[in-house]
Amino acid sequence: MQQGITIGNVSQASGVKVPTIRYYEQIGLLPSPPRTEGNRRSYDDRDLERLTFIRHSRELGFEIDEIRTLLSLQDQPNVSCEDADAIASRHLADVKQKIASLTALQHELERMVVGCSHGRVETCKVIDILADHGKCKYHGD
Amino acid sequence: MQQGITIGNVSQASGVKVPTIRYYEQIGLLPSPPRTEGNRRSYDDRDLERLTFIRHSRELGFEIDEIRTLLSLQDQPNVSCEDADAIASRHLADVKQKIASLTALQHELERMVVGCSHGRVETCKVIDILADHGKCKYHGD
DNA sequence: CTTGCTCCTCTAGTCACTAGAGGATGTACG
DNA sequence: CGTACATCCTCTAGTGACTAGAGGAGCAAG
Repeated sequence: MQQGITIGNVSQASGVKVPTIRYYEQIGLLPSPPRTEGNRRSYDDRDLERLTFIRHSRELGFEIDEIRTLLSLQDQPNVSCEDADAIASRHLADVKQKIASLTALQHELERMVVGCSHGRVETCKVIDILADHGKCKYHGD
Repeated sequence: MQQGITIGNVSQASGVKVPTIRYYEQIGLLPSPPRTEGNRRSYDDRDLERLTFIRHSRELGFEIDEIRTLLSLQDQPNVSCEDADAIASRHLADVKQKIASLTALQHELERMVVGCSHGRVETCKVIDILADHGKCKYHGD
């Protein structure tokens, strides 16, 4: 159990930027670590794990509040994991929805770029399609 | 060319919320319309078109600044559409990247939810996978 | 001992809105 | 003509998740 890791090192090791770590402390997502004599934050391996967990969750698109729940679950392993499951499932549905939307959007953009006459704006499909929603097949969020 | 449309009606017709329309005016994305005697904003069909263009572009994920460029292009049809093409192409690349990331994420979440033992947190894959980045195949944006 | 890096706190800015207060105006109905 | 009530007005402040910058203190190497 390594102790006394500087914020710079824990940042490097976790992949979370230094100001972001301080921000997480400020909003109570990461506990305030002890300080050295010179008032520097002094982290240990548990903090590093927690930060890695947070970064990974953020990358996967979970919101801070969801991560808060996930972290509190992690802290008490004897509890049912129904909540974690629910959060992940809801998120999965969101992600599927987003993929569907983006795929439609991709086709739309491809249609635009291919349709662009590479000439004057007058005849450019990109502008055209954006101006007239009716010509567009994309209707999701 | 209909004139004297209220903000509420232009909002309904364009699908852009009233406060958002005022916000667009504030940031100079939509020109300030004339006012009635009672100081109400009075829009016309051009404004409605412009708002529809903006909403559609936003739905497709373009940023305000990109829309600004697109709109200024739209205003001068004699200019080459290279810029519009470039914006759309760059955006298309982004979208493809996002789809790839989200698809990886989808698999990851499916793995989580399926792997969830529906029991205690101790043995729950959702928490497990989030805690240990090494077990994860997802490494995108 | 000095150079230069890392760290500290604090405030303010980002993006694209959204919410709410407090007040004026316009319209439909009796 | 009066009165509800919807819609409008301006203005300020809040959101989420950071990011940037000012101004200063501590620390390690040469």
